[in-house]
Amino acid sequence: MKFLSELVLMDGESSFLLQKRVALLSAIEEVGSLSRAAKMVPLSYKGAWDMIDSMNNFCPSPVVEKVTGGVGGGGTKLTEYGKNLVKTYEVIYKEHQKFLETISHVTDFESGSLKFFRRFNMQISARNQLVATIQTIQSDKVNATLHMKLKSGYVMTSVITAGAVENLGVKVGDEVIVIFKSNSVLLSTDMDVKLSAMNKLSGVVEKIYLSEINCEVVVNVGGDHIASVVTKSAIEALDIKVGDNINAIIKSSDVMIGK
Amino acid sequence: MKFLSELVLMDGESSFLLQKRVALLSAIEEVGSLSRAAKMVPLSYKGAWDMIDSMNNFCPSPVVEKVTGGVGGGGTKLTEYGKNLVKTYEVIYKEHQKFLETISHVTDFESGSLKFFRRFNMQISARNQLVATIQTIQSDKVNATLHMKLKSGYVMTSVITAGAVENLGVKVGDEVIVIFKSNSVLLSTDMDVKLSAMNKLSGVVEKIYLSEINCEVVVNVGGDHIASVVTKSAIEALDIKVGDNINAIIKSSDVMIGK
DNA sequence: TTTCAATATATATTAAGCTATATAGCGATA
DNA sequence: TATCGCTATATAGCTTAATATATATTGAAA
Repeated sequence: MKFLSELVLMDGESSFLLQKRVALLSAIEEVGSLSRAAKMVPLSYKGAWDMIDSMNNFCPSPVVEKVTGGVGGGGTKLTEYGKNLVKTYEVIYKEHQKFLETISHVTDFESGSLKFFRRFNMQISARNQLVATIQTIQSDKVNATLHMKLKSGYVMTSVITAGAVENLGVKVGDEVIVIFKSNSVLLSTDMDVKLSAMNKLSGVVEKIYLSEINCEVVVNVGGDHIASVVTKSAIEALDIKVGDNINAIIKSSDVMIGK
Repeated sequence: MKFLSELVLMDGESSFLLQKRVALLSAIEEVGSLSRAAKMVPLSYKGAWDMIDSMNNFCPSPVVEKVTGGVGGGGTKLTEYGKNLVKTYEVIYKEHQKFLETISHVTDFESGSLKFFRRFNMQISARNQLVATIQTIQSDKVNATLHMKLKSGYVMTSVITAGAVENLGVKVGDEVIVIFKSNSVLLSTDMDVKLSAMNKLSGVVEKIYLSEINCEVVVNVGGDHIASVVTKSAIEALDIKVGDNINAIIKSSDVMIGK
């Protein structure tokens, strides 16, 4: 499992090699031959062959399928597993670069120390975390109002402190995460309800988890899943079931931003 | 700036060397001599000397001060800058390890793909992010109630979904981040106020930022700073000023957890 | 059955980096 | 001024890994 653990662990001394390995896999996918892929990277044929051999041995499934002989002499192509590996590496690599970039931002080169502590890599308990793009930012001295477009097309409004906007360094066009707790999501079957300073998202009830007191309702809003926790009696009063149209309502001051 | 950019960028092929460099610096700090530090790492004297030389040249300030001759033959000790570098490296290294650990959790070894997408390395807009230790977790089917102790000694309560607890994988004793928006913080000068399902934190008004409509009040609660956004009229009604005793009140359902 | 271009495999060469080793220089103290 | 243990510096030798090179093997198709 050496190759995978390297991929996952990126343990420094070998992550450069790892990059070459992924480059080799990509090249194989492109040209369908190990010898030609080795020339592309570039890498000696033996080096490339050894890499592929060790990958095939150490991974739970082979990364390539090799054909020896035949018309054209044979060839090499990636397995499903190998393709997954390349894709996974690319995602991880990108996130890693983001991590390194953040580090370089908080490091003060002149003093050799960190400018401020920063919790990297934090997961938060909020169930609702949707990807959105910032459309407008209006700030006064204390508060700022942001409008963000979800990938479903819905526009959400968030009111956060102006200081938070400055801290995050968000600007129009940025991709951000819209965050809100599931118990700040109200439900309404009145599809024409008019509310001020509220986000109203129309969707379809996808799942209902019942318990004695509270219930969790998952609403599908244009592909995004929004979780709402309401009391059981509220569910009974609304008389909703899976498949019903429903509005998810979130106060804009309950909406946070992640970047 | 090669050494620092390596420290910050951890660009794979050289991060192993980097680790040796930091180990060398630590050893110098400990023993006060380059030759003995080299033996500790272990490293050849010339190798160690070259490292230190290149670091001194590439960094904005020298990392060590060397004394040649004298009783005991001289010695080498870290500069302030060098000490900062070691400390910074340790923080970054730890965060990096956490990052890698997270990656290994979301990577499926069997299929070579990611189990699910995960936003690493996210900053969130909430102003109040306090370090705390989990004391108790009570779960029912939908909701979970968590008690967490701040470093000031105050215990805070959070109600989040049981699913969130499971997702985060938090357990009693874990260090977590308590997160809440500044506009879910209410203020009260009645120090004896009794409230159910509420967090009440007694502190001292540290700063007041005024604007036409809203105000931001920073309350010092046993060393932690809690930001509250309230309306200007509320401030006037409370008649508070810097130095006054005050209660910060946060509904437990407004409190989120980060890990 | 020959051909072809690839895979499969071994060996020699080269390059780089580190180690080992040796020696000169230094300067406060006794 | 002799001593001591460290820094400063150079060079030869070793280790490792990759490259270059050569050659055998494979099997479908002409």
